[in-house]
Amino acid sequence: MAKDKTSELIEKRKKKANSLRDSHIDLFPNNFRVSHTIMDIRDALKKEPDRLTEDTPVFAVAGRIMAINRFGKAAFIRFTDRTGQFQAYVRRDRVGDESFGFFKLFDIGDFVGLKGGVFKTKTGEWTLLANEVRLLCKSTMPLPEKFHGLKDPEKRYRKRYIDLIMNPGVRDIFIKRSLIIQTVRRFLLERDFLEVETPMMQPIPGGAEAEPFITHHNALGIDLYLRIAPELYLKRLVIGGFERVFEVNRNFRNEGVSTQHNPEFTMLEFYQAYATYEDLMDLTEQMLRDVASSVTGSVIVNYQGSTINFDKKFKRMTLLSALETIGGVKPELIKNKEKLFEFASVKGINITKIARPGKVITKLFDVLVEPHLIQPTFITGYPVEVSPLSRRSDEDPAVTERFELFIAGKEIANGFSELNDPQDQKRRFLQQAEDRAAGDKEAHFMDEDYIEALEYGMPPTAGEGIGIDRLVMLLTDAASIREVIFFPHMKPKGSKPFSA
RNA sequence: GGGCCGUUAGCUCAACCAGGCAGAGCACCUGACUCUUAAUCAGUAGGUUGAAGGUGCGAUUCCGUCACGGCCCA
Repeated sequence: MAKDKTSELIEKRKKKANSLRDSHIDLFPNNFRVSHTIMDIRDALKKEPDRLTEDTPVFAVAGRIMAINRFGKAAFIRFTDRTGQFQAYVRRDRVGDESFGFFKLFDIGDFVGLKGGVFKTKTGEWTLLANEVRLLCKSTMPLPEKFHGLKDPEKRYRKRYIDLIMNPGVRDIFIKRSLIIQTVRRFLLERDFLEVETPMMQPIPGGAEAEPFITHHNALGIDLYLRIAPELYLKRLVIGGFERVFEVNRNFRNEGVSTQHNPEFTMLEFYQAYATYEDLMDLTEQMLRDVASSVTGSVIVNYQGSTINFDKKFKRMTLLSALETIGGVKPELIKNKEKLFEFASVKGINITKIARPGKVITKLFDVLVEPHLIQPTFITGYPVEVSPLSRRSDEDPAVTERFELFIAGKEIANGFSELNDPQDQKRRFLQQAEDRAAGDKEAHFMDEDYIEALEYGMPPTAGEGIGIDRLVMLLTDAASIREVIFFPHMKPKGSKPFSA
C-alpha cells in the first residue's frame, strides 16, 4: 500500500513520546536493573506463596506492555518477557502523582520496568503491585489487535517480529526448532562425533543434484558457488583422519519456493568411518526417537491429522518392492525400458532425452509411493545412476548401499555407504558430466580434486544428511516450511529491489 | 510455468454475487471510573478500497492488465 502520509494513529503515539521527552523522560534508557524474570516470580509463587506480600520481597521485572486496563487513578497492565506473561497493578497512590502522570502516556507496545511485591486480586490472580513504573523503551508503531492478532500470512513472514510479539505459538515453534538442533548435536557429540564447519562458498558445487547460486570473489578473480551440500568437504575430513564428523548448516539451491522448499535450508550431515548404511539406519532410528521425545515429550507425534509412531522399528523395504506393493507397478514393466518410459509418461513424468531408466524409476517412486509413506520407512536399493556418490551393493552392482527415510510423505533423510573407490567415482562423475552436457542442469560437476583426495584413501565410511527444516515441521505440526524458518524468502514489495 | 483464491481503517473482517453516500469490532482520541483481564459507560475521529487502465451518469463491486501473497499442480 503506497502511502506518503503517516497515519493519524502513529502521529498520536509520536506526540506522546515527544511530550514525555519534553518532561525530561529518557525514552530509551538502559539503567533499569532487572532482578527477576516473570518465570522467577511464578516459581516463587509456586514454592512459597505464604512468604510473599505486596511489600516484600520486591521484584524488579521488565517487559513489553501487551494490554492496559485503565481506571482513572489506577490501571492493570499485562506485560511479557522472554519467559511468559504477567499482570501488574499500577496505582497512583503507590507510584506517586508525577510517575502516574507519565504512565498515562505509556502505550501498548512500550517496554516498562516495574518494581514491587505481589498480591492476589479479587479474582484470585497473582499480580505485581508496582511501587515504581518506568519507561524502558517508547514504541511509536501500533501493534495489531490483541484478540485476533496478526493473521495475514504475507505480513507475518515479512515482519516476523510482529508475528513473534503477537502469536505465542510461533515463538514456541522456533524454541522447539532450537531444541531439536541442540538434541541432535548432543546425540552426535555423545557418540564421539566432531562438529565442524566447511566452506559455504565452493569453486565446484558438489554433493547433490541441484542448481547452485553463483557469486564472484573479486580478489581471487574467480566465480564461487554457494554450496548445495557440504558432502565432498566432510569426506575430505574423513580422509584427513576425522573419523566421525558432522555439520549443521545452511545449503543453498537455486530453485522455486513452495510449502516444502526455501532457497536456503538447514541440513545436518554426518559421516562415520567403519560404519555401513545399515548402521546409520539404526543410528537414525535412535536419533529421531530421542529428538521426538525430547521435543514433544512423546515418541508418538501428530502431524497434519496423521499419527506418526517413532517408537516402533522403522519399516525397511527396497525401492522396487515399494513400487510394486505400494505403487502397484509390476516388476516386468520396470525391466522393459520402452514400456517403463511409456508408463511414466502416462503418470505425468517428463521423459527427456537424457532420462536413464534408474532416474525414471526413482521419479515414478516419488509420484506413486512417496506420498503414501506416512510411518517412518527406510527405502533401500537405489539405482547406481541416481546415486553417484554411493558405494555399490556387493550383491548387485546396479544398485547402491543407500537409503532414504520417508515420514509423513516427505523425504527426511538420505544416507549411504560412501563410494571410496576413486576409479569408480571418476566414472560416475563422467556419466554426470555427460548428463550435464546434454542439458541436465542438476547433474553433478566433475571434481578432480575430490578424486585425488580419494586416491589417498578414505576408510570405509557411511554418511547421511537429514533435512532439519522438514524434521522441525514434523515435530511442530507445521504444514509449510515458512512456519519453521524465521525469515523465509519472498519477493520484495513496495520499494524497488536493491541492485548493486 | 498452470489452476483456484485473496489484497478494503493500525489489526480482524463486512459491503461485491445482482454497480447507487464504504460499515463494524478491537486499537486510538476526549470524558467518567482504584480489582480489570477481549474491562465497562458516554462521545469523537480515522479510508487514494494493492496499482494503473477500460466500460458506465455513477465502480470496493463488472472487464482485461500488472504487482504481491496463499493453497494446489508441474
